[in-house]
Amino acid sequence: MAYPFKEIESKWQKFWADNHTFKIDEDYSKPKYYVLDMFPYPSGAGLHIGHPEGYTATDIIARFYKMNGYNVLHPMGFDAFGLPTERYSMETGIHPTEATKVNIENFKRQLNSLGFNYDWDRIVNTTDPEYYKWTQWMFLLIYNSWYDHNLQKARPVSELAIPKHLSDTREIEEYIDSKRLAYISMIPVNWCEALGTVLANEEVDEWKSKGYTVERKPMRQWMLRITEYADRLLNDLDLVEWPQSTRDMQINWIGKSEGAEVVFKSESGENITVFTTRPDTIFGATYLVLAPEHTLVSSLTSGDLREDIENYIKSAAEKSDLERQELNKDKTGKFIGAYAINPANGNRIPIWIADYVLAHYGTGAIMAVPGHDERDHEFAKKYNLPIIQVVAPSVDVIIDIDNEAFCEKSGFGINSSNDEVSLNGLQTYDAIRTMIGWLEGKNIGKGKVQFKLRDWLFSRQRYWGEPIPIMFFEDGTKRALESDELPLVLPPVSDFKPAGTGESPLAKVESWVNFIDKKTGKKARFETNTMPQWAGSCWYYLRFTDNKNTEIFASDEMQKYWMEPAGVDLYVGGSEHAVLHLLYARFWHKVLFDYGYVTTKEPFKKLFHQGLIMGEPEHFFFRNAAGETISAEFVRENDNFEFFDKRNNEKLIQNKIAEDNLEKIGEHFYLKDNQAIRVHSKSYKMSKSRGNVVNPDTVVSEFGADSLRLYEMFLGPLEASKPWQTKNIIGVFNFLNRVWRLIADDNGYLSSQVQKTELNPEQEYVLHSTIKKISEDIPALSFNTSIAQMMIFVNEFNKYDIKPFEAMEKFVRCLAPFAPHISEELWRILGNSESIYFADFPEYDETKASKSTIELVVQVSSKIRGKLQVNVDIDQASAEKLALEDSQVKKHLEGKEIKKVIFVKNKLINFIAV
RNA sequence: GCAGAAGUGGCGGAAUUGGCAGACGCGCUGGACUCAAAAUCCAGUGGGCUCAACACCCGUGCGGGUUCGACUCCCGCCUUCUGUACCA
Repeated sequence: MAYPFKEIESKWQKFWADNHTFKIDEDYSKPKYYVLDMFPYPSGAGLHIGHPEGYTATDIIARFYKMNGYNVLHPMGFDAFGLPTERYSMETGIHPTEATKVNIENFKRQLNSLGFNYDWDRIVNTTDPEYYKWTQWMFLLIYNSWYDHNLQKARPVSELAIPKHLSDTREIEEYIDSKRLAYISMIPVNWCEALGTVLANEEVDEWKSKGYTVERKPMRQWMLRITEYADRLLNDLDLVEWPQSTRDMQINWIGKSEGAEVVFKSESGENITVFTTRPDTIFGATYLVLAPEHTLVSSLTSGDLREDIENYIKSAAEKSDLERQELNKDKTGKFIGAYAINPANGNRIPIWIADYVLAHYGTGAIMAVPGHDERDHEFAKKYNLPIIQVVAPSVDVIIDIDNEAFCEKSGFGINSSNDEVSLNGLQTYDAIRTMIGWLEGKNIGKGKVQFKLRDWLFSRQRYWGEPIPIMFFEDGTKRALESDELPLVLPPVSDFKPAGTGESPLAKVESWVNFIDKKTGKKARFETNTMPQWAGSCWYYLRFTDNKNTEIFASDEMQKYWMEPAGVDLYVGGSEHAVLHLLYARFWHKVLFDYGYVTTKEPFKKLFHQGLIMGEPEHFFFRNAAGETISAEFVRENDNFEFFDKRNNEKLIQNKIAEDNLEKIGEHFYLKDNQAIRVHSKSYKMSKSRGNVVNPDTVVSEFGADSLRLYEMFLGPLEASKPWQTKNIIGVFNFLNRVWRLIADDNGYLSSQVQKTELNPEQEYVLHSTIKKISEDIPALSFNTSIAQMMIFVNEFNKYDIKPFEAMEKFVRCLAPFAPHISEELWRILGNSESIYFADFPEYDETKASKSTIELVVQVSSKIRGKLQVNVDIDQASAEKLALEDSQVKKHLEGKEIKKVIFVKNKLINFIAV
């Protein structure tokens, strides 16, 4: 009979809630540990099986540190603003506030059913006005700041020096606005005329497939000047313990590159500035390319080509960013009928536009050097533009530049000189410096550092987000709300359809949008854009330290206690947030740091990504239309999980088949009854459409929360992605049953076999090595191996009729972080009256955790020929003597001469014999 | 294309300053208990060779290398996963 997990789990969950067991300790003299999960979006679908993976891991960590005397903060909250809820409300008419409330309740119920140690008094909900008051406050802090490049920090705009020549108040305001870290700009967005709304990137394909036209149209947007922090965001990555891959992604995203800006003059006298990382190749620049959106395009375009060029620009605008990338495998472009002068050699070179040149990077214009840039080379070949070689791999090597561009940075300049400067013979690095020097001397260019990172588009044309607390007056001026006017609360509305003008639904709420400003008495209109979902998650980790504070987002005292010395001690969440969330949060944190509101440079010290839990492995075989079975080696899968015959591209029908009917031969599975047919075996991501989603509620009701927790941790390394296999849960479930029977009898009382006796040496070893292993594995997040060790413990002690009380009692404390419910019950059965949550983690004795005798491997010529039971730390001489007495060793040494003896203490002895 | 991670039994996985490959679990096989089944307990379980045991041989994606000794280090490939994609 299985142990009564249902009763046990509900009993203790109620007890913990009633007794506020998980309330945070207010004793701030203790050392602290702050372990944080990425808080969830409370969707209507509820918790999926991936959530408990990271959450269990942090719960184990939190309980373990708590048992080791730390004051632990392990909070939970909800990132509840966002599009899915707004869309749900449009369909159902249920208000987002209401939907969010219901969803959060459901999430809380599910989280509680897994026994996590959250102190719900610490909850954070980004849609709560008491929370977003501070999100707005931080936005205003950013808005009211400028970036001082000398001090390398943000400062209040009130401290900004106004240039003397500005006297008009409007001019001064414009000047200040141009320096603010939050500013308004015209930025292209995905505009759908028919729907009268702006679409999120992920919505574009959905509507396009329904036949709607979506175009890139510049609209008025709020931007945050994150680019000012590019260098700090890059350099401070050295301060954190993050996965290398995540650091690399951020480095890539920031995309620092050094080069030069060079001014080319058009024949009509306009200055065209380009950015290049290879100013040394300027003598090889044979044409210029502007982005279709470049501001000079229309003035440069010659009259007879105007219509043609406008058509090209229009078609480029209709492509989404994604399409532009895909379609541009074959580059397109147009000559605009104008020429520029190459400043290095005076050549007359044509000006083109092409959508492979991006308007938002660099200056939106490039000098094309087809000899030394692959993209320019491809373009030049297609449109028959001249290719000149100006760099050679080395002085005497001749390459075919017409066939392939030479892009290495390790060459030497050739064909690169004019009356004033020569790069010939110079190594690329020196050539770059020489060229920049010449350009700067002539005042037609300068060295320049360029970042890929763009300013953060911070407004959304939606209802369900934080209102941006800015008002506009009829005279064109504007005013930001003061702190005492926050929060600016969302008005209750029932219609979430967009305004049709590209504005958010808020624009239709007349009573909210238009009003008389009390402070100035002027007629005013609120900003109707709201903030993106990222905003609330930029600082929630700070709110957790002091979530009820009404004076400030978090008191200095609490913020310092939990965050110092280097930020959140451990942050666990999916790698899908490796770039955006983590970059945005770091940016906000640095602004707060500049003002002294936080005292650590970085928010998250150690970061860990849990791996994805995939669906059950599936096996398929394939049939074509004629009914023939096709072996998997001839089959190709596309991104939509459709299968085709590689040989003739015929679409195939997939047939699922159970593993019992398969046989593994070599690396692949084949049909048992036809071993010529290989099957396709794979685990897919869990998805509704695939029907392979596992619901945690089902697992909890069938096996209990402790089993689910244990199973997810036992599955494999936390960071690895691994397939879910329901049948394997039985393993950890059996383990918990064995634990139960070890200590409790059928009636739930202490088993008569548990008795207060001395442990024998073997039992001492098992107990202490188990405690040691777990103590070391938990901080390393190696939970699968901890659980394996606990299984060994149970298997060992099952062998004895008498189970020593001391061993049982210590073992239950080891199990407690992993399986808190059963541990709590057993803890009480063992006679304790206080919750195991407050117990100490058991200590181990190093001498008892290692064996007094070990098995020494004996090798002859590196092959194992025997094993010796010897005392630990045996010396070489004794080991040699013992080993040479072994009959197998003797046999293999017969007639041979020992050339050398290799002895590795406590591991092996190896006789090299010839 | 680029970047990062990974590849070990039928399956999930363990073992890394180079030293017993396959811990632990699932599954499978056999046994005990039972009228029987379930549950539980015990034993076995990488492959080959062998009646069997001992012994021996092979074995950590593929091909080389370093070493007394390589899952582990080096060089070159292949495959999978994740991220990213014309950033001049």
